[in-house]
Amino acid sequence: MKFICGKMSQSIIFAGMELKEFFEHGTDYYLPHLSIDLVIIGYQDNRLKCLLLKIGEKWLLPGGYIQTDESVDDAATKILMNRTHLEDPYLKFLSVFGDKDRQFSNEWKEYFEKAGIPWNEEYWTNKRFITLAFYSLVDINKTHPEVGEYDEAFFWFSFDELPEMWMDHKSIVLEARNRLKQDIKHEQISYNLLSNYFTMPELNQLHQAILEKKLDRSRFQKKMLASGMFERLPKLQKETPGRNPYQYRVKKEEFE
Amino acid sequence: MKFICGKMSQSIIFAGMELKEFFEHGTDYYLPHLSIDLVIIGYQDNRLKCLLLKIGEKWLLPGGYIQTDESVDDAATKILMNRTHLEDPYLKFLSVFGDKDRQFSNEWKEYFEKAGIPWNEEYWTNKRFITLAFYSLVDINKTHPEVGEYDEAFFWFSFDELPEMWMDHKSIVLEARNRLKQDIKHEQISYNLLSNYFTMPELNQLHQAILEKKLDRSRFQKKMLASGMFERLPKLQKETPGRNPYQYRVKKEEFE
DNA sequence: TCAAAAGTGTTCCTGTTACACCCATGT
DNA sequence: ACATGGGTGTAACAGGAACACTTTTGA
Repeated sequence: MKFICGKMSQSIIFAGMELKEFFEHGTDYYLPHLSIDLVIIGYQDNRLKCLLLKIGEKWLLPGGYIQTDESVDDAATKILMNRTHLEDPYLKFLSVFGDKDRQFSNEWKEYFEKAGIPWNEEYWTNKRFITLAFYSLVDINKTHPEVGEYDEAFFWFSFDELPEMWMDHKSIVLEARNRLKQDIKHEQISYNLLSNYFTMPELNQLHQAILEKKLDRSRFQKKMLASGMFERLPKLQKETPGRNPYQYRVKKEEFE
Repeated sequence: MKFICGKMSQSIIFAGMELKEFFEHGTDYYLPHLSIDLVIIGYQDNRLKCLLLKIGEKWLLPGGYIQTDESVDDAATKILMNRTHLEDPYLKFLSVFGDKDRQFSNEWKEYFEKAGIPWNEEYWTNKRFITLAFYSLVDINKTHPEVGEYDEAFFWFSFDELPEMWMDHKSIVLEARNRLKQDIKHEQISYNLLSNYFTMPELNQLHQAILEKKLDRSRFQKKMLASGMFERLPKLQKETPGRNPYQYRVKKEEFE
C-alpha cells in the first residue's frame, strides 16, 4: 500500500512555542485541573431524586479528584463507593464539562472558614477545573451516606425541585436527567433504581416518572417480559384492595 | 422545606491527607495530564475513512492540549481548524479515555530524535495522559492539511484497513466508528460527509457504508425527504447510462 | 431496443396504541 | 356486591421491509 499522500504540520501541537520551551515548561499553559462529579440518581415516593451536598447557601454534586496513577473509571467508582457504601453500583460516564470559567468563586471563602477549613485563593482547588461527569442509578434504601467531620448536609432532591447550585452543577444534573430518559428507551437499566424484588406496576410507574408520560400497562408488561431479563416470583401479599401482583427480580444469569 | 437529613463525610475528597498538605501539595497526586484526540471521519471511493498521522512505525490520531484558560470545546475546535483548515466543521464529543497506563513508550525516543526533536523521558508529554476524544465529520475534498516542518505523513485510512496504531488510539477510532453508526439512526448528520450538492443514491450509498448493510432505495428516499431537511434542485447531468438523479442540498433555513 | 440507473407505488408484516375484558382481593 | 387494582387479549393503526413498476438515459 502506498499511503504517503503528503505532509501535515506537526508544529501545531507546539502552539508556536520553541520546542525546548514547550517540552520543559508546557505544563504552565497546558495542564488544566481535572475533577470528577457524580450525579447519583435514586427513586423514592414516585419521584426521581438526586443526591446533593450543601455548602453554605447552595448545593453541589458529590465529587473528587483523579490520582495521576489511577484510571478514570477506578477513580469514579472509588468516589461513588466512598460516598454511598454501595456494593455493586451502576455507574456510567455522562459527559465532560469544560467551560473556561468553571471555578469556585470567592463566596466559598466564608463557608470554608466557618467549617474550620483553611482557604486561600491560590490553592489549586480554587483554580479553573474541567470535570468528568458520571451518573449512577442507585436504590436509595441501600445507600448509607456517612456522617463526616464537617458540618455539611446531604439531601435527595426531586428533579422538579432542585435548589440553587454552585457553578454549572445544575446543568450537569439536567443533562444526566435527560440522558437517563434516552438510555431507558434502549437499555434495561431501570431496575437499578428499585429494590431487588419489585412488581410490574412499580416498574411501570418508575418508567412513567423517568419518561414523564403515561405508558400503557398492557404493552409495558409484555415488553418487559419479552426482554427476558426478569424472573417471575410468587405473588406479593398486599393489604390493599385489588388483585395481588407478581413479584419479579432480575434473572441471575444476567450477572454470570 | 426541611432538607437536612443527616451528614455526609467531606473527608473523602481529602483522601486521608492532612488538610494543609492536601491544599498545598494535592497537585502532586491529583493533577493527571489531559489531552484531546480527534477522530476525523471522511467518505471517499464509497468507503468511510479516518485521518491518521505517521510517527515511526505506527500511526496516531491528530490531537493537542487544552490551555488552562481555554474551554474544552474551543480547544478541540482550534485543533481541528489548524489540522484541516475547515470553516464550519461538525465536531462532537465522543468519550473520555483514561486508562492508568495511557502513555507513550520508549519506542518514541528514536523517532523523535530522528526528526530532530529533543526527547527526554521526564518531559511532561511522556507522562500518563487522560484524553478527551472528539469525532468530526468532514468533506475530504474541503480539507487542506498543511505540509509542516516535521517529516510526518498523513493518510486517509479506510476503517477496514486500519494500520498499527500507538497506544489505545485504535480503540478510540473504533468507538467513533460505532458511535457514528448509532447517531446516524437518530440524527440527520451524514450530509457533513458529502459535498454541498449530492444525490439521493449517493446519500443512500453513504448510509449503507456507515451502517454496513443494504438499505431499500424506495424507503430511504421517502424517509430522507420526509425529514424536510433537504431541498430538491435541478437534475444532475450524467454521462453514464440511466436516468439523471435530482441533486439536493441541505435547506438554508437549517443554518439560520 | 436493451441494459442500467433512478423515481415512485403496492403489498405484506411487525410492533405500537388504545381499549376492553376478566380475575383477585378488601371493604 | 362493589370498588379497586392487576393480568391478559384484541382490533386499529403506523411505520418498516421487500418488491414491482415506470421513466430516463447511453450505447
